[in-house]
Amino acid sequence: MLKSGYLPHVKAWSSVVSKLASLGDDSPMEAIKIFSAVTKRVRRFSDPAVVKLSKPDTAAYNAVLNACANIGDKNRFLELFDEMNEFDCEPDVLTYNVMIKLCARADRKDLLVFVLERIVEKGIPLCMSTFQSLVAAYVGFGDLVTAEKVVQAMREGRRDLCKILREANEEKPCLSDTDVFEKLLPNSVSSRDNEPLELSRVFEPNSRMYTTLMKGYMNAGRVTDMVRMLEAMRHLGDSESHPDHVTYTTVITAFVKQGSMDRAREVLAEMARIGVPANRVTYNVLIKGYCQQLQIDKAEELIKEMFDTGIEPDVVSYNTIIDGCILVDDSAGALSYFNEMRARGIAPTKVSYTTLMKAFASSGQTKLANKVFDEMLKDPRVKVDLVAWNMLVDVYSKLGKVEEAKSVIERMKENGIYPNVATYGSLANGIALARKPGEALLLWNEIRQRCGMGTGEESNPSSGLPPLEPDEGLLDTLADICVRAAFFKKALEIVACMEQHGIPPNKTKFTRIYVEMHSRMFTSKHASQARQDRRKERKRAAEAFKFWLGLPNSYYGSEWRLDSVIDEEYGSE
DNA sequence: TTAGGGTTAG
Repeated sequence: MLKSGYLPHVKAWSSVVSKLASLGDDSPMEAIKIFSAVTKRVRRFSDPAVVKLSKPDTAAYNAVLNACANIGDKNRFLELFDEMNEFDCEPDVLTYNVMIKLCARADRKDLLVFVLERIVEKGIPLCMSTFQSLVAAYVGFGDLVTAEKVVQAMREGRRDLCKILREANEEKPCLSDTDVFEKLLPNSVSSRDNEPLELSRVFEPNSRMYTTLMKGYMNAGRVTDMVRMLEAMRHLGDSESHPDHVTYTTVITAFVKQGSMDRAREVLAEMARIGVPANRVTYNVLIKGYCQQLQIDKAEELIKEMFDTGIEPDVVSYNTIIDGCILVDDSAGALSYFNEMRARGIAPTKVSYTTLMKAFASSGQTKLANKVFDEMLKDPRVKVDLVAWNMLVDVYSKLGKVEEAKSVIERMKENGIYPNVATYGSLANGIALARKPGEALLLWNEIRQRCGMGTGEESNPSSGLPPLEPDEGLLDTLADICVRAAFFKKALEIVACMEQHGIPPNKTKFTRIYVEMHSRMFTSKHASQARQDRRKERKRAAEAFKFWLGLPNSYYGSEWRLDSVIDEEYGSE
């Protein structure tokens, strides 16, 4: 990659790092790798002139720290943050802005104020982005009250924002010695009894910040507050705070989410009237809205309107309308938009391929779906990801083709991609459809191990698969299959797993299945002794399951506890 | 180089 005796200028390589930092997939990981590779080379370099031009600067560190924040890797963040000294890089305000994002990703709302205080304490000049980052973080936490407090304080020109934010922390923050944040924000918590620092200067909120707050209202379903805010912004004195195309697009998004397409269109008209032009994103939001309403003709009209207005539809516009065609069972339409897109020279993304696969999956055309998948594999611009593999699993599962689905899962594992809860969910549905309860047992064994259940150990090193957080759909499907097949021992394991993960099992449904299918089980008096013995264990499991359901059972009135029987019956496996 | 808006997943 890099010739020996040569090192790229820091501006050159750090711009690559910064681009990769915020792209999707594993690109932040790539960014970190490139950063580490270059700094490693710089350390080995002797020519001071070259080193001076190539060594990382604060901007380069900010780029790689941003990558760490984006993937929530706080340990790596700390490591790189500490390393800044080595190259005489001082953290600047952007470094701390990225740290705000790290706190947000690491679910440490309590520490946001200390990042702000650290900036003030170190005498680093604040910038608007710090406040923008803070408001975005509080909005991300769903804490609109605090987000509003920040904006309000800024409007009032207050300098005691740190005090306000400290008071907004419901609980006392705590940092242990082992916490990386204790090292990133030294003495922050111990000094919290001191007077909070005052800001050196104040900033006015701008439309960007108001729009962030609006997004919070949207996420909370508070559309009325959004409209009120839009109205207020229009009447604000400074032009910096007036609603812009992003503000309007956010309002349109909220209406679209509500299904209020008429109101969304009114906003579009309003934008034209006041001379804030809609852009491609605005149109894409509206197209999505019509597709959700199954009004594909309206969505198509908007595509035409885009061309007329000189806004070329992009890959997102096409992906959206392709998905819309699927919603109305028009896989031919989906394909023709896919082809039109390519004819216009717009490169399909993995979303395009995956969506097209979905079209063929929903029309039962496995061969075509497979062909699309192969094309995606061949396309060098696209990296096949977990979602794409899951779609292929789903293609077969939807038709109950369990063997094929399983072999896709094997292939994905060979390609280094681990099945997730969606993969297993598809397969479980396929198993249910194919009525192959034996397969459900095999699947449950794999899932159980990844949930840290069964063996009593936290994880199992033998499978080599990472831990899995199961969800309701998956476990319910598996439990359903097991109850129908009278695999009560396994059914009890699964419902125990559900309870362990805070998922309430649907007892009513399982009771109904039990009563309809198995209430007459074990009632035959004519079986041989040998056969009755063989049944004994299954019968015990059935009794335990009935006990769990609350149906009359042989344990009633005894000192029996569910846990102890599960241990007794299944603990020794 | 951070921070506002859109698309894919059982």
